[in-house]
Amino acid sequence: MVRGQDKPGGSADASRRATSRPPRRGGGSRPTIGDVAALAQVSKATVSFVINDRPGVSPQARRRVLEAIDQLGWQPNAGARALSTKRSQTLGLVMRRPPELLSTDPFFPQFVAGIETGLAPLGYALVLQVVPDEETERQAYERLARDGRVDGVFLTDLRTDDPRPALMTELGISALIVGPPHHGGRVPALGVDDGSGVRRAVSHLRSLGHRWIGHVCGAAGYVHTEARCDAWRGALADAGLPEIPPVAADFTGAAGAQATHRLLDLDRPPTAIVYANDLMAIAGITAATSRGLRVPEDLSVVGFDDIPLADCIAPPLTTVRQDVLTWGRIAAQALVSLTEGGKFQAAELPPVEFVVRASTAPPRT
Amino acid sequence: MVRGQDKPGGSADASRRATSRPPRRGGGSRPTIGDVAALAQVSKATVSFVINDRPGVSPQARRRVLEAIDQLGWQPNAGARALSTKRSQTLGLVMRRPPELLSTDPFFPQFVAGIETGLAPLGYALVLQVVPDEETERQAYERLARDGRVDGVFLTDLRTDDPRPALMTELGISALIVGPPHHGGRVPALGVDDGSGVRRAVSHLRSLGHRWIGHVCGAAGYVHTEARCDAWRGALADAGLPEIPPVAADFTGAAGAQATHRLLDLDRPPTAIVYANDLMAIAGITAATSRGLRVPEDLSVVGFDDIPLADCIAPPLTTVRQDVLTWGRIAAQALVSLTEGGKFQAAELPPVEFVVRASTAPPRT
DNA sequence: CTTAGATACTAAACCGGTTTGATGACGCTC
DNA sequence: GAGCGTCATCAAACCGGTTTAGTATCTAAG
Repeated sequence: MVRGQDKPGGSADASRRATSRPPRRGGGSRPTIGDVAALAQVSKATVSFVINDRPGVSPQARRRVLEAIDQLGWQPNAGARALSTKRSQTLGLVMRRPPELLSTDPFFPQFVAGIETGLAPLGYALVLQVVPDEETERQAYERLARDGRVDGVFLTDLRTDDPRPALMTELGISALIVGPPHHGGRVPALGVDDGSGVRRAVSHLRSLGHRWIGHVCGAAGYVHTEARCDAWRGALADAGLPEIPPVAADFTGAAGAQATHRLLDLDRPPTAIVYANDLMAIAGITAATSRGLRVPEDLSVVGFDDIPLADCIAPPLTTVRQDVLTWGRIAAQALVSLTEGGKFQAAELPPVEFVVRASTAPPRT
Repeated sequence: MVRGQDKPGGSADASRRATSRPPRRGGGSRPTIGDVAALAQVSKATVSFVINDRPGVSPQARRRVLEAIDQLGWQPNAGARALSTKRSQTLGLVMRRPPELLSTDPFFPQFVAGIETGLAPLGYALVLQVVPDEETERQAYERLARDGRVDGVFLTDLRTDDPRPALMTELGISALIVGPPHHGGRVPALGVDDGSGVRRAVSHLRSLGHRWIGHVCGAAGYVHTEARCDAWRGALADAGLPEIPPVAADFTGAAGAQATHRLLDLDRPPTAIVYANDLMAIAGITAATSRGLRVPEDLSVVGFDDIPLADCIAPPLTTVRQDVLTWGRIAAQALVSLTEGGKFQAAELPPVEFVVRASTAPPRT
């Protein structure tokens, strides 16, 4: 069987490459399934059967094939395989976030790492896009979907009137919402129970004796902000506490400080404030301190996220910790099983953890 | 001239397509180049020529093709194209980082966002892997390279005895080091001048009157830590200042606090400390404050990174800001031009910016 | 001694693009 | 009008896998 590989062509491209062509192995070009088949003295089909664990291969042939694979260091070409199977074994994650806000967010890196730990054992890869605005975002999804680069995508930071769930069903691509479910409801969602973190915070403060608690929530228009605000109202109601209207902020330190001043300027300022993230909480502590208040003696502060810095400041921040890594891992597994035609089963996420440190204390009497 | 396109073979393929031909669109399956060709009444080759801007297509044919593409909403399949061209139009980024450390690092998200802004206009995608240890890391690179998923990779967090540059040349895959160059020198590197940030910090402190300055550097074994420590010594020497041996820490808050105590425990403690990142600097401020020192009156502190929180704490942190976003964008462009056979030209990165806030002041006399 | 059914294996088609060598039409010169 | 170069076009090969339909061999049943 002749296995000559020289392509006939002589274009500019070919000549550029041709310089390193002769050596063949060890050089640039990798072995193909044909090379393995030739070495093992079987057909390409048999090699394919072996690596895909299909029946109908004798033990001897299987052994020869495996030896040949090992000897050549062959690995199937992902693109060729994807072309045949119409499955790219790749998932997509598109983040729409102003780049400067990206680094404030402890969620993103952790979640990506979690996805990876879930994907790697399954042989899947993750392609990532970060886009600045809605228009680019739509294009990114359309491109990923239409050029067949991904089998499914994660949807994060869903907005209340988000067009993406509809777009995904229109493009016929499987998707998984990361966070509270979208009210449309056609796309499955996987998120921790936002309520429980808020409830834990409220009950902690209430048990310390607080009765008048403020809330700085996240940017309006996001599903998770709405969900958490609702949870907040519910928790207050359940605890029989009066409600101070939550102040919206956009997750940045500056906004957190401003919101804090707004709350402390009230005729009757709260004795404790719960923030939608740690960054705003820390900015809030600084803001309160600058007004001559002491934390936690004059004002108790609760954050959300448990960023590494929460433990490094004075006072150390009482906060709500989510196991984002596990969340990402489970989300990855869920989306894979979704794209592989399996059903989506709502897996159990680890519950949030309430970390009590020194930024909360009983209110002054 | 006959323009009928039916291929001669009455194969299963032709008949399968024939059945679903009339409605065709709307179902799950996307249009192919063949559909476009049929609709435009040209051959697949002509369509290919049109979308790749190759000469030899009449204006009429080009117009018909473009109309057909538009009408079908066709987009070339990335995998098929990659198979033919042997170029996946995809780059890889592997981060080896304990997941819990990932979220402390402002570099990662910003850099990824920067890469994206550079890659998107070129039609490239980014596949990401986060791995926990060295063994997994090697496997990740080998897999990416051998299954042809990526055309090139970024190497970050290079260690002094890092095996990756050698591995990359062995695998024959283009790579770009992000950060100071590796001493081996075969793989191109792109990084900001670490020295200049350190020098700016030293000269700022010196002009305030400090003469006895400590340094908390990053984890040992990393090329960028070494580079920065060298720069540190050089800057002190240039300024004619005596050197306190730098204390190594691992970029976490706990390590930063511990290193701070070590420096302050010296017989003659420094009047100012420069940290390798903001997280350690902030932990350092807290540590110093807990010892009864006031910042900046008793101790000046300089950070590195300018994380969003640097501005939200008391006192606001004087620090060194790098334009990581632009760095990522330029790195992306450089790696693309590298993989496309072009030369690597060391592009100019934006210089670091020294941000003076309130954590530095003249020393007590 | 057929005949039927497994089993091991392969040639060839196929996935959806790119690239090449060939062909036919056209305009130009001599 | 023969000869020649350009230009637009296309059929077919190719990239590296998967999958199907079919063949050869062997065994067990009728």
